[in-house]
Amino acid sequence: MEKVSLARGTRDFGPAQMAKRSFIIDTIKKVFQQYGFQPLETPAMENLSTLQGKYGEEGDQLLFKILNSGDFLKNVNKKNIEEGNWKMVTGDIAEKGLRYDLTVPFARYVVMNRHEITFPFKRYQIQPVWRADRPQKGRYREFYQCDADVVGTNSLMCEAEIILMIKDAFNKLGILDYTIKVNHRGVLSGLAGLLSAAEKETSLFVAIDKLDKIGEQKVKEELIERGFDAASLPQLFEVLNFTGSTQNKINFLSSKFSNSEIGKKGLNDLNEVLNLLKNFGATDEHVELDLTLARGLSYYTGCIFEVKINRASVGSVSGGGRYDNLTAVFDSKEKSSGVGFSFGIDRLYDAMEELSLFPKETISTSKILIVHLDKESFHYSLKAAQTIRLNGIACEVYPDQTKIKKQMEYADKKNIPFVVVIGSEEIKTNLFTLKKMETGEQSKLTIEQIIKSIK
RNA sequence: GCGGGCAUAGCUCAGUUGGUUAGAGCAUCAGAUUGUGAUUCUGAGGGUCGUGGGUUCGAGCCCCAUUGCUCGCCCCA
Repeated sequence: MEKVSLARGTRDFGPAQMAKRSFIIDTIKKVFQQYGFQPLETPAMENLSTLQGKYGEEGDQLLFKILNSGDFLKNVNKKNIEEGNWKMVTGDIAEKGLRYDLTVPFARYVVMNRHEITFPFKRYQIQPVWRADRPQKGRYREFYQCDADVVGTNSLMCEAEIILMIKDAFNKLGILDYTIKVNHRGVLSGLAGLLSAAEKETSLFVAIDKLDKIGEQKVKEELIERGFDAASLPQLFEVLNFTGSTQNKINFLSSKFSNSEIGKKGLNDLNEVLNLLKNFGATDEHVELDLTLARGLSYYTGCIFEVKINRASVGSVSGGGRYDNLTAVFDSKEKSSGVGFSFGIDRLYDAMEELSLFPKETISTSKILIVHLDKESFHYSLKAAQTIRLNGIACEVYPDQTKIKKQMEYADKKNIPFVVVIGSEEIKTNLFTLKKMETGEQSKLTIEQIIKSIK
């Protein structure tokens, strides 16, 4: 036999896994629809020009590129090949790539269809994305994202609704122990202001993001290494180490940000989101202001979200935020504000599996298998099957004429709960043997009675 | 891009300082049971020990290389 295998970082989803994945996807989809989001699908592949330059240099490296069809060498600059300048060659031999996330294709769609779209536009999108990353635990090269975004409004109600949708979805999925971490780009800038490090914001954010992972001492070392003034660090950590409720944190920060307009704006936004949450009749349970939350794509300009399932080892299962100028990368005149977030369902799956949160009855099979004993009863069983199906009960007939044992085994392995036995005796009397597989009990019933008892 | 670990039956894994014919459990198939699954009993099939080289009288085991998988780092869902 030829050795067959999967491409690295990809997975098959068998029936048992699909049942669980569908449970997650259907649940999330229902929540999105409940809040007025409409579905969108975009192609798996986009022009490379659409994708490149949107995710930073690192992101460009992680793009899967699609080799041009036909003679892909005809446009290659030979000098680039001779000099081993592979990055330049890439552009000559590939003009398409697999999508890296769902947000950029969405922005492309909005720009292309702005005249048809009714704003504010709320769309959800559940599709696979691809990254040429090195796979490891909870990290795949092909994985699904479930995005919901609103474009064309600055209302902070959207931020509040994102929190509500996360709560709704997790509640329905049975995930109870989780934390929705929120932060604000303005607050981060305010922090940078404390260090007078406005021009080194990014390296500050990257460093403090690691705080819970590598600890205060290591972060300090990294900051000093990156050229921050050691004398100003105590001020920063006084703020980062402040503990208290989200409201307390906001109040404390206000006193620190008296000189930072952008910092104050961030705090006001967060305050407003919390207020709106109250107006929705919801609490800020599970919501936590995390000043070290800084990761994610650099295009966020307002609130930032990230969701962690506590006691699960998969990292964040959802993330998002507001971006003021996403569509501007495709058209500088187009500056619609957008806000959105995404569930990583592969990680949700892993976390739910780890915590045994899947309901037992997620696998769907036929309710009835019709077992037949000879040619005549096989033919008879086809009509019976249709009658049962037309009454809304999933039913199948074993396709081959074979030993009853074999047919029963099939029902057992497929977890089909009922078996109907049809033989010459049954056809004569019009009473069929209904066997409940779980208990093994049997009774003789008409087809109508069988339908009634199972429905 | 950098570092660690692993690779033996379809799956999960044993395999003694290197020593005859490489094992177990599960799964598969057949029979016990020709109108009854899961449970029980009996039997059978299934292996180029990832690949290539080296050391040795002798390699699943030691050495080198290579490929694949896996776990971390960077980054990310």
